Amino acid sequence: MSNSSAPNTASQNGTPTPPHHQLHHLHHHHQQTINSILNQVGYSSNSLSINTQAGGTYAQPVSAGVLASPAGQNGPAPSNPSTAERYSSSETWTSVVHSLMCHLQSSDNEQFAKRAIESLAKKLKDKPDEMDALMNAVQKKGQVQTKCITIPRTLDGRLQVAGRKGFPHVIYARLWRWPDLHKNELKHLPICLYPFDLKLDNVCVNPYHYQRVVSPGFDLAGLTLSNRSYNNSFMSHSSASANTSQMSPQIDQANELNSSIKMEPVTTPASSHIQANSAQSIQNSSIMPASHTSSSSNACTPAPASSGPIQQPLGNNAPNSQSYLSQMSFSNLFIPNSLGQLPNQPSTNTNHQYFAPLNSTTSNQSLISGSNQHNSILNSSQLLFNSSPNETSLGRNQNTSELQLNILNSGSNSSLPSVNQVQTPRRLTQDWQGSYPSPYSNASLINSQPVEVWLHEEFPEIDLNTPIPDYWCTINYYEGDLQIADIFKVRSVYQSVVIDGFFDSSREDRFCLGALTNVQRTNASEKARLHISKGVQLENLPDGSVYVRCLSEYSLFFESYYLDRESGREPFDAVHKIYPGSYVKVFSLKECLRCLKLAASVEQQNNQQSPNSMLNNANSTGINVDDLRRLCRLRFSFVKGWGPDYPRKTILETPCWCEVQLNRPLQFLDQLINSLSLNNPNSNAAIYPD
Amino acid sequence: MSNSSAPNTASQNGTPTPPHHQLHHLHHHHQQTINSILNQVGYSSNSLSINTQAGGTYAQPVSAGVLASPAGQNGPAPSNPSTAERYSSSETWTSVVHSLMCHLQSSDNEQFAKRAIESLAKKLKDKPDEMDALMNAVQKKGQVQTKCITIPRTLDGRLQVAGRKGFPHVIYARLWRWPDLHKNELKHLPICLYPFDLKLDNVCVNPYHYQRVVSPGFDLAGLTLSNRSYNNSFMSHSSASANTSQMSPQIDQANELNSSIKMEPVTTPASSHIQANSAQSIQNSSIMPASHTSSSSNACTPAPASSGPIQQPLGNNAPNSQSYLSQMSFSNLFIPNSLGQLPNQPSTNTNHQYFAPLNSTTSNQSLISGSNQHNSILNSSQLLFNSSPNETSLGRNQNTSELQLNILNSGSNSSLPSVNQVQTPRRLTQDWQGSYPSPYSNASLINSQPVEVWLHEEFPEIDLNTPIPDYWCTINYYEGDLQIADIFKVRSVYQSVVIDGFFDSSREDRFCLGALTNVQRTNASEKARLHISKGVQLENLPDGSVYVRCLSEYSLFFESYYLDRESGREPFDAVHKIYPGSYVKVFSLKECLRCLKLAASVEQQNNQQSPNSMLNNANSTGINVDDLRRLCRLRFSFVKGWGPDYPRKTILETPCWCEVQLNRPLQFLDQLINSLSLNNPNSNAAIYPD
DNA sequence: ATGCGGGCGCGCCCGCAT
DNA sequence: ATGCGGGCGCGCCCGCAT
Ligand SMILES: [Zn+2]
Ligand SMILES: [Zn+2]
Repeated sequence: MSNSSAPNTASQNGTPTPPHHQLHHLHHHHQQTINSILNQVGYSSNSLSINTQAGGTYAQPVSAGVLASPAGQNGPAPSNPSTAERYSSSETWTSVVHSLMCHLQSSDNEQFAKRAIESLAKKLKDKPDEMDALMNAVQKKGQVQTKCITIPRTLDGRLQVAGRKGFPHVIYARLWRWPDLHKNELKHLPICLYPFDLKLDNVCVNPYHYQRVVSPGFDLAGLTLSNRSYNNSFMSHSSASANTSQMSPQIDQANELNSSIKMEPVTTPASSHIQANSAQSIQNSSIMPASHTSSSSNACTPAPASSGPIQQPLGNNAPNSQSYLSQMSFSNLFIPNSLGQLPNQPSTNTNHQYFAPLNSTTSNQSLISGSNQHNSILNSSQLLFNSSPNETSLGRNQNTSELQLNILNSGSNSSLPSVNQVQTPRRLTQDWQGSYPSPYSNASLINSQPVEVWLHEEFPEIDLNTPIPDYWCTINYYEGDLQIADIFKVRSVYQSVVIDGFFDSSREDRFCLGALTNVQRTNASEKARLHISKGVQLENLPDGSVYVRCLSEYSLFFESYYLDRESGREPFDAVHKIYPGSYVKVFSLKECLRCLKLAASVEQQNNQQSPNSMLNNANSTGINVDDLRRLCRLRFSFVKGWGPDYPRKTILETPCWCEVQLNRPLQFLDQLINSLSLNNPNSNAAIYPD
Repeated sequence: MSNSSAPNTASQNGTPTPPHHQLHHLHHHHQQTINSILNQVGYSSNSLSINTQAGGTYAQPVSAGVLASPAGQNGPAPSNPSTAERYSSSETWTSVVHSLMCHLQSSDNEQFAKRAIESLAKKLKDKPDEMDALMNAVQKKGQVQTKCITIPRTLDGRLQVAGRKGFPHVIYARLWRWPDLHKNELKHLPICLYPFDLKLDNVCVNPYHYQRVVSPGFDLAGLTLSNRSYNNSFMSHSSASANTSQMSPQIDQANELNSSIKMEPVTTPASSHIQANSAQSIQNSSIMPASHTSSSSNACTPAPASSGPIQQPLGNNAPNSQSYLSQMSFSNLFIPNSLGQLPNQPSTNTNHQYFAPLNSTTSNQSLISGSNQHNSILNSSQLLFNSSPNETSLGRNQNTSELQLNILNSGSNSSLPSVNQVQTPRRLTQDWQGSYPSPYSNASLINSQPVEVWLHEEFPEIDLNTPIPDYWCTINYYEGDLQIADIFKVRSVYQSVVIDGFFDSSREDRFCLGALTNVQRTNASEKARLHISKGVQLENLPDGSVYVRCLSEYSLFFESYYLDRESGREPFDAVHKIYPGSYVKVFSLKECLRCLKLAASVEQQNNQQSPNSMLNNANSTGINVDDLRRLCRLRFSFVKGWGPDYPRKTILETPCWCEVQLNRPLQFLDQLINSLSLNNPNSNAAIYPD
């Protein structure tokens, strides 16, 4: 093997390439093919980050230096022939293949992956610009826009690699983005000039020119409904046999490069091997619009306690960082303009009611406390409140939430209506079809810091030693206003949970509603439940965000504060219709924590300023907490919508729906309130009787 | 399997098709493919002999009725839809495939064969004339001339069947003619318009448009010289591993249809499944020229003792049946015109000499006697005589044989010079290149009867219970006039023997001359021996005929009475040059026996008519027998020729040559002479002293 | 009808031997 | 150089499901 002794001349900018992690599997049996390819290709490029270390499992090389350093900024080290120009063309080509191998999202089927990459690299050998684009797209995980990477289209569109056939864009998207991708889950983005579906002579296989949508009929759990179209030989065996884990993205840990499956959902924040310092560099680089950096524009961002480039004086940013939460949670507690800087806030206090249909115990000492959270979660799940929409007022100014607040939309997805367009007439139901946020939105970069980093920096009051809750969420199922069955808790070891209409009660990561009985079940519920089918998948990402995948053939209707904000809607103003196959982020832990923290600080400030405020003389304890809890939950209805656009005006009228309590933000809320209570003994006793 | 219940509607002429022999292996796993093909093809033909009985090992259906009956002569049976027209096209196509399967020469690799046949049949489905030709060629084993059967040529000429590649004409010739055929052993015949070697757009795959020549470098014994080009995956395993037997044709026995390997050399007489009665039919059919039936034209055919259609009064046929032998063997014993009817017989008694260079013991009690033949063969092999050519006379009238006789050539191959052309000037050396007799000559039909049949009918004096000799031949090797080493005997279990220039002394079916030493070896012998190389193969067919295959890169020079007669030459007049790769029949047991018998009968007649004839007062006993023995032997020289066209005038001057005694005719000669001796005690005592 | 998965051969390509 | 054997992908084709 001639390349096993090749020097480690990977990174062109002189940054030494760290050695690979331990080599696992040696693949010799296709060496002849590779050598023969070496004799054929003549590709060369000087703008690629390559790694010539051959053989073994393709561990992910640290590419931070590449990301941080603009191309050509640093010359090659004089004594080390590290530039691509110095390679013979075959060596360059081999290095390209190896580098592309290093970014595989699954360690399964490496031989197939290698063949696929070799096939592609061979086709691109005379198109160095597209080879550059491929290297850039793969190495930077789509964080920079790249041009189309095209190969000739075959007559039936299928590419054959290692004896197996598949659509080329799907094959390569599997390699570098979604190992569990299925055949009909890709939709091309507008920037793509040669999308597969257009059936042009050339097909773009740039994985970042496609977005993932879940095809209808996909049996996520792989249990009850098998569909032959998903017995896909391209998927690795472990992926195909472990659907539960395969759908769960997992951030690569630098020390766990060889762990079983590394996946990346479409909107997963950049994984940790993009180091914190490189993320800092990204913030200052030209490819990052300054308005999208976390330091400048995130909603609910008070002055962070920690210093650093993202730190910003509260005073200077007060108008823009005016917290949604600060207006919302306490609008019924504080007098208007209590914060003074709220611009043009309509003080439309609508009638509202709190709803606790079930054994409505009022408070708990602790919402979440270590591993003893079971009861507190159980109890907190019953501390429900619901906005009662005015069923006769359908206009945009007659929103049904009790909270009429302005929204800071500087952090909203720019492709979505901003607060400046709030006057534009629109349907009250917000549609979500496809995958959001788009990989080309900058949302994926905002949270590019590891969760520990921003948690520590932004929320120093959170004890990082606090264990993650044993259960990351708690699910209640309702038909109308009636809770059906007990709550369903999902352990944190399960990164996703499926709620569907089937009958399997044996799994802890699957809540099958089909088996639940209700002697009072209405015909509407009966009918709607038939359409739950594959239901919904909720993914709990390591950064605390939650993604929803609609697996049913019918849409889901969501209540989500995060989506409200993302779509420029006022809090709890909109009903979010998530179409079949769509994959949508519905919760952001960071955003939630910011709001919680801001609300707490505002309350604390108010308490200090006016001890006789409503917080103290409120006739009900825990109400404020319930408001905050609302930020920590998700609600969704299967099949049937509600709100102004539908006959049903509240989710309580829908035939089958769920409420999902998210325990991680509740844990933080617990800590936060406890800290507040300690600081404000006046209210502490009332809220949390000892 | 839909066709397993299809009616047995094979033979179109109404002759009921006998049931297949026991079914061995059922092949279900490609039924889908077949069915799908059935949906595609639309071939139909009304001139094919087909058999719809499907499944199982493809036993050979009896096709006598087809052969005997001209197409269209008999209408279809009214109640039985037996004509091809009545088949649906797919049924017809399936039947064609099945029929072609029934003529496979090897039971190995039936799955491959089926795929190959299906591939071919598919390509011919729109060319019914070529499909007819294929069916005719295969069913009649090339005994009728057929047109080219073409398929499109691929770019590199190779056809792929069942994942394996090969030249198409080789593939199909293997199926139906030579299972052991190698890649470069085929030469096309002049009648072929699309031979493979011409690289036309279409390639003829008619197996009978090619003749087999042995490629140089072929290691027949598969022992000392391995050549990678013969690790041919197309060859069946048993064929590839048993070269000794693979080169040996074997006539199918009606009761042994499923015996291991059934092969057919290019000139093997039709096998026994063409039954005797069908052979009778053939004699009367239009496709059989009457002049070639055994009853009318065979040389050395006296009035057979048995009655039947081939029986013919001796008197009527005397001029034509005038035996070569009768003129030859006894020309020096009897006075000319002793038989009276010899027309225009030149009584040119040339000077002749008997040559017995080695321990020339004169006579034996028995030439061959059961299993105690060893000594008799040994002794008989030393009863050599040789014609001493007049070394100064080279003209055609100055032939070197002591026997100047006319030849009855009515049985000669019509494509060869007949006795009527004997006046035409010609070289004395007769060239043989390719395979003879040609499959298109009618020679192969002459001996279409099983050996037992014609032996019993023509030679009732032969005790059929006499065991076949343990050794079918005995080989002496000479350099010049010097015998080298002991005789080499070949057991009858070996159907062929190779005589080559190598050094393997471990085998009983391989006579390696390279290891033999001769202290008096001449330079000429030294040089010539270097060119023996792969030497010669002698095949002993079940009908007693002997074929020669020149494996050396240099020609062989043969003395063969059979070839003399076949080429229209006078007995022992010609030297037959057999070129490298050629495959030539050099001995016919039936012809030999006829001559022997005629000579004996003539002698017996002479003895009765003139007891004082030369037979009795001959000064040498056993000479007559040696003359007869000459008919039972072969002589050939490696590399160097002799005769008028060469410096060496007799084979005794050639540097390395062999004499092969054929024990089966010698056995008959023994019986014959014994019977003569019993009938003629006058001569008996003299020839065979008790 | 249409799509999908898959079987398989020819074309292309490669390594090897000579 | 040339031939040979063989690997493998696209085109073709097929069965099956819907
Ligand atoms: Zn593109
Ligand atoms: Zn031909």
